[in-house]
Parts: sequence; structure tokens; C-alpha cells
Amino acid sequence: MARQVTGAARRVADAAEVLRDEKFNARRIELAEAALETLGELGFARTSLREIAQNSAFTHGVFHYYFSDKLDLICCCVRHYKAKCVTRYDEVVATATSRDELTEGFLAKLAATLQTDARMHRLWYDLRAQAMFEAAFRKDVLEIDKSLEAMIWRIASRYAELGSKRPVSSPAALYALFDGLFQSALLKHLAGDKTAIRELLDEVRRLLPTVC
Amino acid sequence: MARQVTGAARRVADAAEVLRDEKFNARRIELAEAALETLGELGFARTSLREIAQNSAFTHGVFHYYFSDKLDLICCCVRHYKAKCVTRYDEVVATATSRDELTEGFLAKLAATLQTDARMHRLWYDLRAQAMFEAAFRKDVLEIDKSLEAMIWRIASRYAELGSKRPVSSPAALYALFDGLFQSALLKHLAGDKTAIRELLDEVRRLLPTVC
DNA sequence: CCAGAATCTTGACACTTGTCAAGAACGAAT
DNA sequence: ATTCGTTCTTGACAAGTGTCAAGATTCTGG
Repeated sequence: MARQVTGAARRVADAAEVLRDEKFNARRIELAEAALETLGELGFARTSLREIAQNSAFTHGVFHYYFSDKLDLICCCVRHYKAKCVTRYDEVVATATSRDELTEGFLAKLAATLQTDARMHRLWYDLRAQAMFEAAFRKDVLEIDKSLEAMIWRIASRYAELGSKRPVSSPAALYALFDGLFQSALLKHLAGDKTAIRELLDEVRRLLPTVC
Repeated sequence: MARQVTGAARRVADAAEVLRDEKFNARRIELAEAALETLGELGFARTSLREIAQNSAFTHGVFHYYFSDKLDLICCCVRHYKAKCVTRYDEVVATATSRDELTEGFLAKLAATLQTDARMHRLWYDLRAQAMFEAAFRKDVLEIDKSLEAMIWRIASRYAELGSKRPVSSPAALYALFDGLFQSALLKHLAGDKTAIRELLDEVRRLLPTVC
């Protein structure tokens, strides 16, 4: 009897703890999302916890309460960023029924995110560069890179499949190519080059049939 | 007579000024070179003028004397870096008499610089990312990017020529591909991946005949 | 309703940062 | 050798940084 009671008590205690953890984690993500605003604006180097707090509805102490560390916060931001990014083209891949449809769907999303999420993208490149100096970032960054490579590979595979072909290069090379083009277009776009996005689209449109 | 004298005086004055300017500039480069040591070690974000000074034979005041600004110093570093980087493969391109020779010469240099100059390379990627936030860097960074693209294009053109072919993609796409691969390999290498360099070489060896 | 825990605010700390100014050391021209 | 301009050193300042602790506030289980 006592056994069962303590068992039940433990179960509700556990459930409560899980609930608390979930709430805790949800808060962390809320804070991370707020932090991403400022990080995307100023970059990793110039962003301080106080700046993040001032541009948000939170005080700087909260961040210390939910994150052990500045790096902890940034890592959480990066991981959160990843989750949203990696599925961007999945719907297009799933619904496209022809090569053209896939191409145009992909390019449309590409142009849109380059336009809309430029600040998030530049933050990603910033953090990836930081990972070359700061070991604490490396695990997350390498993981995200792998996810992005897989994302590109899903597009290419589907594109090849729709033409009854096979991609001619490795996932790594394909990702390197698209990532390089994207990064370059992003920089030019941010530098005020109005043609950067169009040129990227043209380049990708030309490239796709030659690699798959 | 007086005319000639003042003319001569002006000439020697001008010469003196040029000399002073040259000396001034040489000193700037000396300082920039010293700064690159620390920048390559810590990255842009974590490097302060004092840190730079402490890791060098100079005091922090000298840097303020020769550079108007921290950004001015960094820009000088970047420009100096550029000059050394862009000619890395020129000798190989000039002397190779066959596709194989060019390939192996290129790959050897590639592996060597990845091994030896890893800290300089990561600084370059750091600064390129910073340029997405800091407008002051953009002009220099875009210019260097163009130079690197041209460098890759010289290699590819020569490689194609040696096989009586033509490169199948644009300079921009080719540079994006190599830059993306290099960046990825650099990150893995810095993360302790012992196979990163070898894998890059294999990938490039495989890729070269398919793009040119 | 109320004690105790969770959450948040506030203010302070030790430290680092870029910048600068006052003056010392140096070199070259007279 | 003296003087004047260049070059460099030193120390200081104000602003901003991450971190943390003490207390206020809110939430929650009993």
C-alpha cells in the first residue's frame, strides 16, 4: 500500500517535474527568439546581454537565470534557428510533380528567404565563422551544416528523380556549391546590390540541370 | 634663378614627403602583420588593441598613432592579407605543362595552406562575415572576393586549356564551389578532424575533370 | 489563505574596451 | 649642438562588459 502510494506520488512528482522542465525550456526558447532579433541586427561580436535585454521585453537578469552563460544562450539560439531553417524547402520537394515546378518552387523560396531573413542568415554565417575560433560552437555548427547538406541533397535527389537522373556530385560538393553561391549573394544583397538575388536565381536555374 | 631654386626645393621636399609616406606605410604594414597574429588566434570579436599590442613588440599607443581607428587597422590587415593570398597558385599555373601536373601542384598548395595558414583563413571567413554587419568592411571584402574568384578562374582556365576544353560553369559558380569546400574543410580541420584535408583533396581531384 | 519555491528585478562588482592627451625619446636639419 | 618635428610611451578616462547576489514579486501546492 505504502509502496503504491509512494509510487503514485513519485509519478505525479515526475510529471510535475517534466511539466516544469517543459515550461523552463519554452521560456528559454522565448528568450532565445528575442535574442535572435538583436543578434541578427548587430552580429555576435557587438551584441551584449544588456543590449539583447534592452531590445526585448526582458531584463538582463532573466537571461542569466535561464542561461548559465552567454555561450549557452547563443548555442540555444543556434539550435533553435536550425529547427526552423532545415525544413524550408520540404513542402516544395514533397508537392512538386515536375522539374520545372520544383525549380520554380525552390527558387521562389530561396529568393524570399534571402529577402526576408537576411539578418538571420548573416548571423548563421557569423556563428559558423565563430565556430572556427570557439570550440564550444563547433558541435552545434557542424550538426547544422550536416542538416543543411541533407536539405540540399533532398532537393537535388528529387530533382534528379523527376528527370530520371542521378546527381552527378557528392552531397558535400553540392552543398558547398549552393552555400557558396548563397553566401556570396547574401553579402552582395546586404551591400545594396539590387541585382544580387536575381543573379543568384539565374545562376541556380542554369546550374540545376547540369548537376542533376 | 629663384624659380629654379624653388622648383628644386619643391622637388626635394616632395621626395622627402614621399619617403616619409613610404616609411609611414611600411610601419603600418609591420603593425598590421603583428596584429594579424593575434587576430588569427582570437578572431575579430575577441581581439582588442591592447591584446594585439601585448602579443607584439609594440605598445598599444603606437597602433593609435598609425591607425585612426580599430576598423582602420583591421582594414589594413585585410588588404595586406589579400596581397599575399591571391598569388598563391600562380606559379603552379604558370609552370604546369599537363593536367596532372597542374592538379597535383594545386592540391599540394591547397593542403599546405590549409595546414599552415589555417588561422589566417579562419580570420578571412570571420571578416567576410563581419562585412555583412559592418559596412566599413564591405568594399575591401568584396574586392578580395573578386580577386579570389579570378584566382580560381585562372586555375580552371589553364586546366581546361591543358585538356583543350572550356570550363563548364561561370567564374562565380566555380569560386562558390571551391570556397564552400575549402571553408567546410577548414572548419572540420580546426575541429580536429584528421581526415578533413585528405577528403577535400579527394573531392577536388574528383571534381576538377567534371567542371573543366 | 498562506508558506515555500520559482521567477524576476535591481543594483553592484571587477574587469576590459577604445580613445586620447601629455610628455619623453629620438632623429635630422641647420 | 640646438632646435624642431616625428615617433613612441605611459597613464588616465568614460563607457560598456559578463557575472552575480540580495531582495522583490509571482506562482503553486497544501
